[in-house]
Amino acid sequence: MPAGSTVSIVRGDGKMTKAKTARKEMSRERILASAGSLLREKGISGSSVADVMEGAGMTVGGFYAHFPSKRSLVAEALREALRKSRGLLASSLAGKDGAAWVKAMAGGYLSRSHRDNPQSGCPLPATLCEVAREDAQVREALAGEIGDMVDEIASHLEAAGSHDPRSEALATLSTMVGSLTMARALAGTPLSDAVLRACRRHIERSLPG
Amino acid sequence: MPAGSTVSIVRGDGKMTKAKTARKEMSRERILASAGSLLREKGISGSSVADVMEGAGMTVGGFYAHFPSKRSLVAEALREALRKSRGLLASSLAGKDGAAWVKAMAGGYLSRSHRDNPQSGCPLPATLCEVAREDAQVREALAGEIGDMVDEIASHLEAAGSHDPRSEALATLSTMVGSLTMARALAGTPLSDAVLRACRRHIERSLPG
DNA sequence: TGTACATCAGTGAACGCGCGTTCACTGATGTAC
DNA sequence: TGTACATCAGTGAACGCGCGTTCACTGATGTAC
Repeated sequence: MPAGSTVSIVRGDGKMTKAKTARKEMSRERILASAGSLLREKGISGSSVADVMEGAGMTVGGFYAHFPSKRSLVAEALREALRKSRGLLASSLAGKDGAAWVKAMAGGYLSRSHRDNPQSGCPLPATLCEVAREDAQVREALAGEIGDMVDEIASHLEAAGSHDPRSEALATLSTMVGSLTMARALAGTPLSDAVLRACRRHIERSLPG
Repeated sequence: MPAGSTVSIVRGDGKMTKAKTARKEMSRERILASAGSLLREKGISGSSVADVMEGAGMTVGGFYAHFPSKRSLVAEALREALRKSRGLLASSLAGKDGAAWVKAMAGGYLSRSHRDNPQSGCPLPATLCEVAREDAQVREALAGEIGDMVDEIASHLEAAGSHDPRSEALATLSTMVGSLTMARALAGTPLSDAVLRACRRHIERSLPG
């Protein structure tokens, strides 16, 4: 093909240089991080696109250069938040295994500091009941991550000697999510601490042996 | 007290006749019932005052003759919905006691039909994560009702021989609420049925004896 | 019993506001030659 | 190397819309006499 014009046409399709791409990618990451915090703190309907962008140090208009809609941001931000929060969990439990791993995990998850700092914790308690009413894009993003989380808990329950590790992992996750959600809704009343303590104890007692 | 004048003065303060009061009270009940269904189906932010009023067969403007704000409607509707849903539960479990009561309750709560019909079920899974961000009026309305629910479960766990009935009651409720919330968020995936089944089993296994 | 008047639950249009999204524009960063 | 031009991430104002709330009004239901 002939040189000059063709090259510029091809570039007109390929578009950006590496440097520009990298800078845009960084903005995208800042938007996702801002959305991750805001979603965990205020939920889906409580997090406006304008607030997310402000949290990322930008203004509203720029948003649609990165995401086609709020919906798709929510799907991606939740997926990333879940993945990162699972990574944090894993590193804080490094060295532990089996029953000790499960016990330490429940202890961290069902703690006052997790209850009182939703913006940096697990995204499930803050968003799950809204997710039930979202479309497939958002729901599927969560389903995959939840599956992975269940697998991880199940592997440790199996190491601990559970007869039905996958089923018990689902119950453990349900108990933790339900407990933290209730503890937050009841914050300020004596029941809030009580529900955290009760579920910590319950999970420990349910461990094999 | 003297008849005529005094009565009318008293009435001028009391304002309405019994018939009018009764009719207004019926409208109020219809608004509360409509709000109860809508809140359980679409959550707090998903339920507009106009939709609630339409569900009650009226138009928006009339709302403020019954409630000073959406907030106070939400508080009262949630309280009533919780009370009624607990009443329904009690009547469906009539005759049962102790472990059988708990087992039957978990079976009904963690059923597909409860998952698929939020509008007539327990208000907690649909609203709890939003309630955490509401003001004291709404949160206190729920705290009281949750306390009563825990007491009821605890009394049956005690009859079943539990060593720590109140703590186990809190864990049971957390597990049920968490499970149903997850099952709804995961509706359409195989994990949805799995989480209900897993928690039913878990609660049965956790019963004393 | 009949008539003039009072009450007030409910109507429906309007209010200001924040939302998700669009768009003309800017200016920093790059390419072509 | 220097200059003219192209790209496009990000700006900021505007869009239509639905929200919670207000308000002038209506008409059914009651009371006074």
